[in-house]
Amino acid sequence: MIKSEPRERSTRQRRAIRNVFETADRPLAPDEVLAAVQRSGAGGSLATVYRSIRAFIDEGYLTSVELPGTGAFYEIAGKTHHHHFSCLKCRRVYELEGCLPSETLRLPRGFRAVAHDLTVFGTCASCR
Amino acid sequence: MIKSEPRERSTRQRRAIRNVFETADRPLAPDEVLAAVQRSGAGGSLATVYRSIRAFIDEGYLTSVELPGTGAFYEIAGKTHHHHFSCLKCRRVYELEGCLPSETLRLPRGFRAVAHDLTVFGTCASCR
DNA sequence: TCCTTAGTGAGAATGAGATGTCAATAGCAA
DNA sequence: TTGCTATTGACATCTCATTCTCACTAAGGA
Repeated sequence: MIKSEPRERSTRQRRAIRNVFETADRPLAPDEVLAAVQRSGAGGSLATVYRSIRAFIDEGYLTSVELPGTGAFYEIAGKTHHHHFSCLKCRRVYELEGCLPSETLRLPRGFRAVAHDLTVFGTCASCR
Repeated sequence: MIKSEPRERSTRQRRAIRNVFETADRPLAPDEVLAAVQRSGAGGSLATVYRSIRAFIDEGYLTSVELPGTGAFYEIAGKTHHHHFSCLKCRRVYELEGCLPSETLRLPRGFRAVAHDLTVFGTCASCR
């Protein structure tokens, strides 16, 4: 007999975490999520943030964003293809519109590309 | 009185490690370096690899290559600007020639770029 | 309202990468 | 060749992000 998935509950913390991602216009690190949730008065702990993020990824609501040299960031899934800007001062990550022209890079013979990641590093507007 | 830097010694292991980077045409992870050094019969341990890499970076011979989702890779410093290809099967990293045209990505107002990283993911020629 | 159980919080545990410790080894200047 | 000391090797330890533990809380169906 197959056990059905337990139904997910709508708790204050998960609602708050969802809201944090909805209102943020950029990928967030787990500690940024925690700070935002706590600022909103919904309590929260790091374990809850990680658990919720994992649950949200499983259900397809979030995706993880891997960047060079840091831990993972998370953003709402299903956005159009885009790249990221990583501020060297405040460590925040922003979304960049658009993508490179597809044939910019030529690959060596026999190599096949299935994806690419472009990260621009610099200082963001609020860190000037 | 200023103590002068101790002069560096030319040991079998460091010569071997240097040689590994000279003959590799791609960035190497520490464990790849260790494997290559041991294959060459020069002995070696992971601690030595890390210490040597750090010394080489300090003297400007190597630079670290940060890639999304993995630990650091290292390559000989001072090469012309280039990007990387990360094989999803064998986990090896290769160099790609060339760079994107500088005006490909437009940044939001107030953002300033100082560097960028492009990583292409896929399968390499020897993993087809 | 009651009851089952998913979710929470605090802190401990984990794991992988990287670095430190220390006795033994081996460059290299004298 | 000798003596000084940088380097090595084996292994312990640290770091940091992430996950687990467990007692407690609170959704939400009955």
